[in-house]
Amino acid sequence: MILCMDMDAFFASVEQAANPNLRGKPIAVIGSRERTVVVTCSYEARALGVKTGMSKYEAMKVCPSIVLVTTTNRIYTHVSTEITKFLKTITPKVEVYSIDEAFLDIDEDEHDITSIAYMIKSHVKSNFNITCSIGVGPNKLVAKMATGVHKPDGFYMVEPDEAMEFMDSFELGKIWGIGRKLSGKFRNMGIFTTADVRQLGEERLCEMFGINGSRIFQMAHGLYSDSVDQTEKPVKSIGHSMTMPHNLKTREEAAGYLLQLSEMVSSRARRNGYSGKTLHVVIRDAERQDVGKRRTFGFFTSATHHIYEIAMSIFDEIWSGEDIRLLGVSLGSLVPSCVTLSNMMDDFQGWADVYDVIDEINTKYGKESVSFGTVLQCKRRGAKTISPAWRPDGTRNIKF
DNA sequence: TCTGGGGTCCTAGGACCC
DNA sequence: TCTGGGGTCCTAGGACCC
Repeated sequence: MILCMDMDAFFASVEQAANPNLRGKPIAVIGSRERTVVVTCSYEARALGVKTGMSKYEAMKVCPSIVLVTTTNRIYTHVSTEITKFLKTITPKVEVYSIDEAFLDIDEDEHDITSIAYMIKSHVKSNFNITCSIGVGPNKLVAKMATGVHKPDGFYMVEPDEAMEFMDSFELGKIWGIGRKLSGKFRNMGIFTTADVRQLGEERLCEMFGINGSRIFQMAHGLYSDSVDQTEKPVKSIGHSMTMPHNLKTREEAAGYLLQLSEMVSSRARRNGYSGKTLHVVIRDAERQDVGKRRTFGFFTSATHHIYEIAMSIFDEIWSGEDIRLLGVSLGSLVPSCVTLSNMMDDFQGWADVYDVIDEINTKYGKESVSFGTVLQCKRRGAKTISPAWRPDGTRNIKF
């Protein structure tokens, strides 16, 4: 059987555990920038209409008593890693799915799964003073759906022969893997539940959704073939993006932010020992339309000035002159690199040493202790408000 | 001054090669 | 007087997740 553990309102609960003044109150955890959204909110806030994804202002409007708290990633990461460590003492078959979710493959011949679930819940509660919900089922899909049934602080188990009927109890859009677009398509066809999906038949589903059709057909029977994957998968890309406090109008402003983003991306790559060969730049305009372009170059790098130069050249190709709401830079086609800049094409071959020293200073004295003048001179407060790390740990391998 | 940020995976078409 | 077939790599964009 598969056990899925999902922390309840994780970031908000951690904040409330750390600060007694926040307990029992409607709180929302938000980013530190001006244009930010609710990342998570306490159950008290949910009861008053606050939802994940709302803008800060919307949250204040629906709930004037809301207490806004900015993210403190280090504590979330710490709690998450400690919980993961504990789960691995139960079985090595643990898949860390996100910072606040994990799957465990439990052999029922050896363990009573219900007592394991309650043991996990009580460990989390007594060590961190937060709650989690646990779902159990014959596969990851059913276990995952079961976690939500009695949230928060819930437990729910689905026996294999109940799995199909259990799936029928959800709106399609609530099912893991069926998002807004897919459920919208189904709705337009008058299909609302997995029972309707089964009626439609596999052939028809495949005509509509290709290979995805078979998957959905399986899911509608409560079946799911992906097993718990405990391997640490290599990272595929490292990226950062930033919604600007005010829309940008000039190339010079954009250049400053692109340098900052390039530095964030490349220093993170260096810190984790990766170099990349493709760069993706995204521009979001005032109407929230995205334009992006990637480029593959003939060498691997994690040098800030390379990333920046390529980012600028891509930017110049795609920027139409519209106001800029967001800029993003992402490095892909990563390979592990011990010798960071081995393939550099500069005249000056000493850059590797320069970045080593910069990274060392910034590790010792804090991010952006040493940076480019362009980044530091602008009063757009660089490092302190750098993006909250959504997945700082686990299979994603990236450490903050 | 509504609507963040970090990812993965998939598809479809074009270029290029043998 | 006709333009196959298999493969890889690259790119843009979309869907989905937490």
